Amino acid sequence: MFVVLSRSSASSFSDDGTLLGQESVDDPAEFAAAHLSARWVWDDTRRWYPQLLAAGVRVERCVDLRLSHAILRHSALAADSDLARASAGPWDAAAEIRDEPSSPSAALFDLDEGEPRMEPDPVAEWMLQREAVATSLDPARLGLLLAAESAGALIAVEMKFAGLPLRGEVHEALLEDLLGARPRYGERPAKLEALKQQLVTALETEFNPDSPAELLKGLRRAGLQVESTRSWELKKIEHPAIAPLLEYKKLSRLMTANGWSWLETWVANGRFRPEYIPGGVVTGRWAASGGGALQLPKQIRGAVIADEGWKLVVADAAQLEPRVLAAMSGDAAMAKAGEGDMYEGIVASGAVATRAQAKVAMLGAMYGATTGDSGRLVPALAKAFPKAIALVEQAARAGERGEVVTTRLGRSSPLPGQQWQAQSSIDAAAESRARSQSRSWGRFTRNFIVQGSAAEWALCWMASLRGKLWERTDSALTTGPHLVFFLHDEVIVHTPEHLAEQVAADIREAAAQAGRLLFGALPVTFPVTTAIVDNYGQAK
DNA sequence: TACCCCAGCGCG
DNA sequence: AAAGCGCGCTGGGGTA
Repeated sequence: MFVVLSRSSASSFSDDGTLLGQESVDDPAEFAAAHLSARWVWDDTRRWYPQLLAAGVRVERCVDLRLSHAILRHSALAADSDLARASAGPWDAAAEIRDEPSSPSAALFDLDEGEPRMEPDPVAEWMLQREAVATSLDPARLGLLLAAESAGALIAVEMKFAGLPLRGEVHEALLEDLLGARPRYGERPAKLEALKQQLVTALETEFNPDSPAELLKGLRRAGLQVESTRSWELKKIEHPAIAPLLEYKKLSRLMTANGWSWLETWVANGRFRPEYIPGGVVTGRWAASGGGALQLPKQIRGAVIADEGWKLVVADAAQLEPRVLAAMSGDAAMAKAGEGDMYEGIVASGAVATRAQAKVAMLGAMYGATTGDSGRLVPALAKAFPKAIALVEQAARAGERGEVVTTRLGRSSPLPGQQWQAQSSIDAAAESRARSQSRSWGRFTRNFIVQGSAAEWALCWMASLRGKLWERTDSALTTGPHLVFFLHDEVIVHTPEHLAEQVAADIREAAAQAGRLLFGALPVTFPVTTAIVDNYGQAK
């Protein structure tokens, strides 16, 4: 049974979409607790689920209309649906509505004030979405994508609710060890100050190393030919100032991004609770906001520590994107290379000589490298794995022509922006600019199909895992094993110690299931490394 | 003061 | 054995 929740009422529908009844709802959590087996349909999981979790109510499945709408609006598989052909309305992002000032529905909303004047109708929207999926070119794939996306929305709220266990005193000890004692406001900790003095001495000129402009001038005054102050450029230079400078940059970065003020701002009561944003990236990857959750540096992962009597199960999908490419393209040779470590398999195929070469060559193929070692190795890869490389090449050419490309389950790329549109001018500089922009968009679409399909695999992996963990928990979310972190191809489960081995098995089994969901019986494997540890720093 | 952009770097 | 893809965040430095 589906239950569509709106502002103050709930409408029940049978699985085939027949209206069963409607009733008013005063307390959503209480109502949800009385209908635990329902599949919830709501405008936005972030709006409803936090209060349910706070009241101790977990939801097994939902339809997130906002996220589903965003996918269906752009999917090439549903391009002929009423939903896709309608002008922008309340279910579209505000920016899209602004782009169409003539749209009649836009007039209903006072965009500058933020809140819509009229509540969008979730029942009508849900019906439109069901119709769009049913009449699409591939209802099974698109349906799976929407289910996975919605499961992701539940997981994102649950992860924020549970929080990532992080011990503040351990984090502070790590900082003190690397930087020195916490400085007063506006001052540098001892180790940073000492490095700065070394720099000033070596370059024989006083400057503020935190200012890229001043640093550049300082380096040039000392006679160093540099175009920027990027670390990778500095590494090529031999000069006594370079080593302390690189060290300074590394430590300075740690302090500003994940130092004492980060700890105070984002960690409370032993938990780091960032906001996860499913579908926040065009490709379908998650984004996050608040504390840079998806950039947690390796330096401080040792402060992510399981509770007493609990363990962290850290799992990583090995070479996920190349494997997804092999499966999408049906490249049997590449699938075979992935039977074990995929990069070793590529070496064994004879395409390249070393594992390191295999890795940069694969990255180059998926990102569109044209120069350097990476670019030079791609042709060898194309010879060994013609179907896989042809797929990304096709995606690149389509993007260069301004066309849309689509992931395995049906998420389509946006159209290139206005700056991309072919310029009317015939002067050579404009021609060259247009060509460069079209190539750039081609690199984006090339990567889109791989990164986006890998994101779909990861969503299916997590959704499947969530179901397995659910079965191991008899009551509240955080009394049993639960997801606490997700990083594109990596998850962390916080679990009571006695269940850790079983959780690791769940994770591996969920990975196999995700592969079958996306690619059926194809002989492409998705191995996952699992580590049962006390702290995140011990993994890998 | 409030904002915006850039350079740079963390993660995958 | 890269400088090709996707993000978020910070401090510096500029403008209004």
